[in-house]
This record gives sequence, C-alpha cells and structure tokens, in this order.
Amino acid sequence: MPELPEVETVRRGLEPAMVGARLSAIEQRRPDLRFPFPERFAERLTGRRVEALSRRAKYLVAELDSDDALIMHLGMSGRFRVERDGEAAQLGEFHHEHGRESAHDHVVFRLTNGATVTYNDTRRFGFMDLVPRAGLAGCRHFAGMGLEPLGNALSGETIARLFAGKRTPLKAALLDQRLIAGLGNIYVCEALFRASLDPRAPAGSLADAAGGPTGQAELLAGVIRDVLVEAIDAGGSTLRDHAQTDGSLGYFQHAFRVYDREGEPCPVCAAPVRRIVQSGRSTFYCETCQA
DNA sequence: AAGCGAACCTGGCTGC
DNA sequence: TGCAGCCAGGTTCGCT
Repeated sequence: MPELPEVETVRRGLEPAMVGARLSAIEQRRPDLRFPFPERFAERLTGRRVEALSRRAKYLVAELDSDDALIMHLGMSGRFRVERDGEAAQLGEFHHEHGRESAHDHVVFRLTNGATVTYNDTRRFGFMDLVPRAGLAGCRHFAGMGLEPLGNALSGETIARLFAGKRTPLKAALLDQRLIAGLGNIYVCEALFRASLDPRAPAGSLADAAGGPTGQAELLAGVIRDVLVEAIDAGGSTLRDHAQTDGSLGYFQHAFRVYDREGEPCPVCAAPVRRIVQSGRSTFYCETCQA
C-alpha cells in the first residue's frame, strides 16, 4: 500500500504503539525480504527504546536509544498490524475474509507497553535495515534521494530546475525518486490530471529557456502538494481489499479521478479515461483535458 | 547518458 | 472447474 500518503498513514498508526516503548522481543521469521536482514538484526533491536519514528519519502525511520536507526520500506505489499491487550487494531488493508492472514508475517516486534507490531509482506519487496543514526541523511538509502514533496523545497522553481533539459516523459520524471522522492504511480497520475498536463510531454517543457518555471510548473507543484495532503487526510488509499471496512482503512481511492478508471468518464469532460503504458507502468489520463 | 524492459515474488482476476 | 495469462501501490539491474 505504499506511496508517501500510505507510508505517512502507517507512521501515524505506529507512533503511539512504538515511540517511547522498548522492544522486548523480536521475531525475525526469515533471513531476508527483498534484501537480507542486517547482521544480528534481532539482537541489535532487543532491549532498545524507540525514541522517534519519522518518514523520509516512502521510508520509515525508527531512531533507537543506541547508535542505530531502523529503516523500513514496505515495497508493494508491506503492511503493519498493531495489536494491544488482545484486541486487534488494524493498520492498512490487512484482514482477509477468512480471518487474519499470517503466512506472510515476517517480523514481530513486541514492546514493553503491551503492543505487538507485526510486519506482513506477501510479495517481499519490502526490506529492513540498520544504519548509524549519525549521518542518516548520507546513508545508502537516502544519499542521492530527491526532495520531499511536502517540504518547503517543492515549488515551480525547483521542479523547473530538476526537469530542465530532460526529454524523458513527465510521468517518468515524477516517478524518479532521485528528483522528487515519495510519489508513486497513483499520485503521479492524479497530480498530472489535476494540472491538466500530458504525461507524455517532455519533462523539460516545464522549464522556460532560462531554466525558470513555467506556469505549468507552478501549477504542478501546487497540485502535488494538494493531492498528497488530501490523501493523507483520508488515511491513504486502500486497494485490493476484500474485507469489511473498519475505519482504519484508507478511503482516498474513492477520490481517484483517473487512476484505475480506464474507460470511465473523465470527471471534467466525460471523455473516457485512457490507459497507456509508460516505462512498463500504467498511466491513466484524459486525452482531452491533458493535452 | 538516458531511457527502456526485465527482474524480484505472490496472489487475484479475467477469459477461454 | 481448470488453467494460462495478465496485472498490481516499488526499486534495481543491465542492455541499448
């Protein structure tokens, strides 16, 4: 479930269960996810207090009262589940019509406050790593990462500077985490629709001859911020969920204007939403409005 | 160098 | 009912 709004939603759900508590026991049920777990993973976590839980782009960062920070990425299908006092609370679209899915529970964190946090990841594209707290920004995962789209750094000017001279399609440039970090397929499609921009247009078209921002660049910066904020407020997007809704599920998917709406009428002009493939990923857009 | 496609892995859905 | 094929919120690698 994981673009920036979903990861931020998970962070907010985990924070009260984890921050300030100590990790009393760690169950690591397999040697790897997308990558091998770091050396002595469970030992380095056990007994540590979680001092802060933050987010950078699509990554979660738990700072420990040691020299380590625990970095977690959810990949495509990673979820966390929090249980307390025997009464389960769900984070993300987790449950299954036949009860709790556990075959893909890969890591269980038990905390001194009575909470149990379980990481489940069907496809195992997620990963966890331990990096030195000092120099987090320069660690292998964050060095070279682009700017935070919700930070003050995102503006028409920065978009123009990052995209100037690029002939790659706008869609691909917005997905490039080295430029802007945190957007994924859904929110790129939604932002391009809101800005009435053609996903196939060259990224460089958002910069003027001097490398300055066009009006389109200014507009795009604004709608990226809007769509992310709205999605976070809605608790993110929950896809492919076959269980009953219980309030912990995101509902931004109902607000999609084009994503996953191939053939449905464009909410502005009623022309059918198109699906094309760009660098191997589906792009949903309105041929009429986004020209 | 940039820009594709494929790969990683599992499961759900569609269509024959 | 079975089965093949396609698709999925991400990232990384390797080949033009």
